[in-house]
Amino acid sequence: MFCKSIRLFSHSSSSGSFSFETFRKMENKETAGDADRPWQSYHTVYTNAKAGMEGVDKERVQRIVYEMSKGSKYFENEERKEATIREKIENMRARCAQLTATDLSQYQKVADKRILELEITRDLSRIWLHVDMDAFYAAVETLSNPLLKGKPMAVGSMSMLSTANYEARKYGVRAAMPGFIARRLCPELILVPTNFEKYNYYSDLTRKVFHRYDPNFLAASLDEAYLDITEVCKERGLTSEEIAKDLRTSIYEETGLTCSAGVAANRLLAKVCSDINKPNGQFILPNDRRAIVTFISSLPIRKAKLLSQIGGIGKVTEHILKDALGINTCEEMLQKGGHLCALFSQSSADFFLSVGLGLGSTDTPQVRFRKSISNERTFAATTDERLIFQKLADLAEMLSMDMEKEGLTGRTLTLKLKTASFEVRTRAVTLQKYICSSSDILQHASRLLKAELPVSLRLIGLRISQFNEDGATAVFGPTQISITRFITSGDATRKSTGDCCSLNTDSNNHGFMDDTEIDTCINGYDTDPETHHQVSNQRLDNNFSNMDDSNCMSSNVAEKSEKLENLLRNVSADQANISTAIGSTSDSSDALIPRVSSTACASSRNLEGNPNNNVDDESQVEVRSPDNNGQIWWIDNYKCTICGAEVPASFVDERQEHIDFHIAEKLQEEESGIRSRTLTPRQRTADKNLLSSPRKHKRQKSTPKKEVKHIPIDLFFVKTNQKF
DNA sequence: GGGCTTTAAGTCG
DNA sequence: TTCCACGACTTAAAGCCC
Repeated sequence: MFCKSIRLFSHSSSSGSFSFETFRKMENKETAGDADRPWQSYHTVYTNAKAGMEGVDKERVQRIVYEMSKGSKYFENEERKEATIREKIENMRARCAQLTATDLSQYQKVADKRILELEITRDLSRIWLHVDMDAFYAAVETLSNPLLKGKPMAVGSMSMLSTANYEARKYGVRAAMPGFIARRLCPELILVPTNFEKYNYYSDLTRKVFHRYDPNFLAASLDEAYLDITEVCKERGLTSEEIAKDLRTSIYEETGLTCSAGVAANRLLAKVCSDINKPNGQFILPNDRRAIVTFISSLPIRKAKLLSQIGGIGKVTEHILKDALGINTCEEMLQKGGHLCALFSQSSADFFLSVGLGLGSTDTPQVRFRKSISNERTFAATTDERLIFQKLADLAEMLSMDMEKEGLTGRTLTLKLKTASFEVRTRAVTLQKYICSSSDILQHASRLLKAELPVSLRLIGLRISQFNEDGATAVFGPTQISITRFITSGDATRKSTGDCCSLNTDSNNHGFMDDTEIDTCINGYDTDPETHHQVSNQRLDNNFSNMDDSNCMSSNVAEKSEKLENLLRNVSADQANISTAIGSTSDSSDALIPRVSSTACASSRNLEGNPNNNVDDESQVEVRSPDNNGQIWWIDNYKCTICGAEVPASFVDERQEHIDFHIAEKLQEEESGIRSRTLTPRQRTADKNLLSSPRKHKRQKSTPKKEVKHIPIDLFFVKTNQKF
């Protein structure tokens, strides 16, 4: 593979060509050295180490995996993918070599500034615990069949393993490995088929325990959860270490299963910590900045598997960081901040810097609505069109049934195909109407599939997205649906963070490359490292969990008003906090204000905006306030009298845009005489979608911009809901 | 140039 | 002897049209 030890990037301009050339030489040398052991350069997910695989003969595992894979279509595809990554790395190296000393010095300043700004957001007030059940599926199977105890076993099939117990891991067998390779590694391996009924049952038992420590815990999967144990530590007068021990004991007593725990100031660190003393162990990282920084910087990424532990950094990203930038430790993420800012988009660079600082989420996100629903099936590769269409019909039927169960309808249908050579293709169509019936799905999916024929396929998948926001839309209109979504979902959480900051995009683009200039972008990042980890956010006993849509419909205006008032009060409190924080940490606070936190983003607008926007005072009574032009009135200073849209006073620009919209609408009405005043912007869009032709509906220049900006109420809620 | 859609790709468990 | 999953999420780029 690539030489990993060379420092590619020096601040001297002459070093670029030297490094590049040296790299080539070293690479060739290493490649030549690999000739006898070609398996060394064949990396897959399952050749990496995992908990319980410390003593494994890695060379043997790699050789067997290589020998069993070599020559297969899968192997060829892996080689193609590997070549693409190499190309990306080469591009990045070349761009790196073009950076002058002046460039680098500039970018380093940008990075240093961002590091300071991110540092201000550090929150050490919460204690998070991450629980990870040890080899969960395998442990459950052993519980129900004690004969398996002490023997190497894995859950899954000959084609793929879901997990392996610790006895099997000693042989290099692990999750996501094909069963036939695992058998070769460990001939006595016992294979047990998956039984999700059992795993769900035991998962429920563990969740009952989690619930006692944090009723709002976040279930990341069947066998992982995040708990905010700040309150329970206080209530019981116990340390986090004692709580972790106590929880693990309870889990064991009530399920017979062991688990590992990590405790830290945020979820990202807690997750890293839970892996340190696996299995059946725990690791506590004190809520102390120095301890965190020492912990992060003393961990070599590779050795501690830290990179792969961090959500959002997978095989490709790890490869790029190491081989293109020579970043091997979290500490180096900070040291090479200038390079990161120069070569990655702002959101990606922010993410890497946050990881280097050991920052992560400390708030409890809301429940999220799913964004898509899909199914896919793998089968023996075939070109038989009759068979392929039969598979498609089966999938359409299954998908339709799944959608029916959840009461979903959607208008974007995506067909996924994997060819016999493992090439993955996706083809999508966005429809005018929302569909859920198998006949509708099949009809549109067939059309997409026909365009791909003839083809030899080994997998077909169907996905529906862009869901209808259910019947509540019709009853409440867009603003209320936002409240509904706020209560029942955290969908807006992520969006709001981005949107919040995007409000200040111009002023915040501290010299980062435009995203359009980036040809190698890291996917899945925003400024908050924790959001990269896909938490399913299954909050049990959430404060609002009993408020389904029907409840929301019956919930009265007073109740919502009260919520809003409370939240508005929080804004004022946050403003005060932020003013204090900024005042005490920085002299040039202007640049920092929008970056402090999501809350700060919201609040900073209050600080920067109209000083008369004292939302706390104005939210107490119903006030109809005229805007600058005196034509639009805001009930309680947040609700538009024309369409009912809720735009808090602090959202000055959004309000102005909203007003502009109504003015434009009025003008249009006068001109055309056909405008319906009762429709809100979003309703109007939906209305148009139904009526327009396939092409026309795409181009709704007049409304979308307003529509996008016009969801402030849920953004507002989320912003104010976050802790500073 | 901006908004929307499609497509590709990465990541997680 | 068997021959590398599935279902969710995300960001980004490119193409299209106004």
